[in-house]
Amino acid sequence: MSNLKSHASDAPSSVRASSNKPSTQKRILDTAERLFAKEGFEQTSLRQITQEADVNLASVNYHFGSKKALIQAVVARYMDVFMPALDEELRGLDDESALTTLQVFEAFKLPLFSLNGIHKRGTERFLRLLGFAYSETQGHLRRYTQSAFGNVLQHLLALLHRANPKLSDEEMFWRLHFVLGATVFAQVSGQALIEIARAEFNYEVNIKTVIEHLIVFIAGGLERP
Amino acid sequence: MSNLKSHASDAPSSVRASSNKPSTQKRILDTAERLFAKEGFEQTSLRQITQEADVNLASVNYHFGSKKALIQAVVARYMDVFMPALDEELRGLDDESALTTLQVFEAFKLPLFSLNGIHKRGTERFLRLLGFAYSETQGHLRRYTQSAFGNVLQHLLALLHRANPKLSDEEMFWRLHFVLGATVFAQVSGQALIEIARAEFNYEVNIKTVIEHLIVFIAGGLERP
DNA sequence: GATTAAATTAAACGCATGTTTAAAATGTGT
DNA sequence: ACACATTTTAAACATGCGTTTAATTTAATC
Repeated sequence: MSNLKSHASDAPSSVRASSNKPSTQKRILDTAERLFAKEGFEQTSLRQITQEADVNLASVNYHFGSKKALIQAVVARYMDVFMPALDEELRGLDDESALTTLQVFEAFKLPLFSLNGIHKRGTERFLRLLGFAYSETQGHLRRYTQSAFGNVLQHLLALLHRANPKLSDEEMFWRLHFVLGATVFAQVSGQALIEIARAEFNYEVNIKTVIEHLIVFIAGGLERP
Repeated sequence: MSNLKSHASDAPSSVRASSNKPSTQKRILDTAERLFAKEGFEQTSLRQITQEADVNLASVNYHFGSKKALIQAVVARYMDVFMPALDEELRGLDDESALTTLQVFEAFKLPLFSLNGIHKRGTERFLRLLGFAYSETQGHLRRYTQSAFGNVLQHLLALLHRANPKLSDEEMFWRLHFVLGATVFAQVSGQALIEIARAEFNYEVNIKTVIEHLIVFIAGGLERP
């Protein structure tokens, strides 16, 4: 599924053979991910990425083709883990006799936390990438998600309808988008919020705490009669 | 409160004397507002604004000093109407004996709709401007709002606490930010959503409908025990 | 070890941005 | 009508961006 320029044979990927230094591709991908999650896609320049990754400016276009393609590659690395995991969790809910909204949203927790396998703070990074993907107008990302994982999202919608049979299609439509808004915003402004919270309430806050609060909130909003 | 360059005497503002054409300042302000609300602050260039306003490129810097100052002037025009109106509505709730969350959020409705006095679609524009102000990193705008209208926002927080005495400070903190997120997102993605909704449900959607749905949703999320 | 393919590099390209400059035009007060 | 302040204008400036080019270095293949 990788969109990388293949250049005939693509044997020596992933890790440089003799050196203990990761390959140029991986260095770009890792640095881009870190900076994208920190500042957003548009705010991060290729010069910034290549400088911090200690690779040549032109290598991004050589290996990925364009900045857009690099963005997609960064996001795809998480999507390819998250979406199948979510899919499995949602399937587990199909047999549930008395399905609740909270159950549906809690099905997100394991897939989200599994992203910490990709990176130490993978959950946080993924959600922030997602946030920027929606708040900046990265139409190509939305289209990619829709076409690659549209079936999973439809499954989600069906389960929410089952948990809230009294809600009209129209109401569900709006509320689901509000849910998305609260989620995205929480992540994009997340770091600032965490710092404020830390100062104000004098206790440690982490991404897990935020997600717990968020799930309760969005379930409450969505279930409102 | 205007940050405009005064240049000694500032007599001939607002409207050009002999011509029936609005002054350069007003033309810039109106066009900038329209484009900012449509595309966001960063996505809108001064060249785009001045071209559509039919004024010279340099006049923005002459009259406003910088793009940042122009952004602030555009937002301030709405804030200066909205915040006092909200303040008054909130004061009206001080004497309420059994205050509910829904009441607090419904206090936003009149101030919001009053913005249609500034422009035909003032409510929509204001909310979208607000959305971009938060989703783009316009730190100076956040600081301006906080310093100019911080007292009103604190009043709001106090009322919400009164309506939800069982909610801890910490929970209120998070939920209020989720509320903000849902609101902002609804507006920034608003036009796209309205069009989707129109196509999907085959009926007319306007900003008022969105706000009605939103208020119910956020009240539900915030009240969740 | 020669030959080919892949990867890296420094430099430039083309374009767009916000801002500044200095001259010209317009308006104002006496 | 003059002198002065204000506004408008066209042009250039400085900077940053993504991308492309062409030469060089490195790696793989026979």
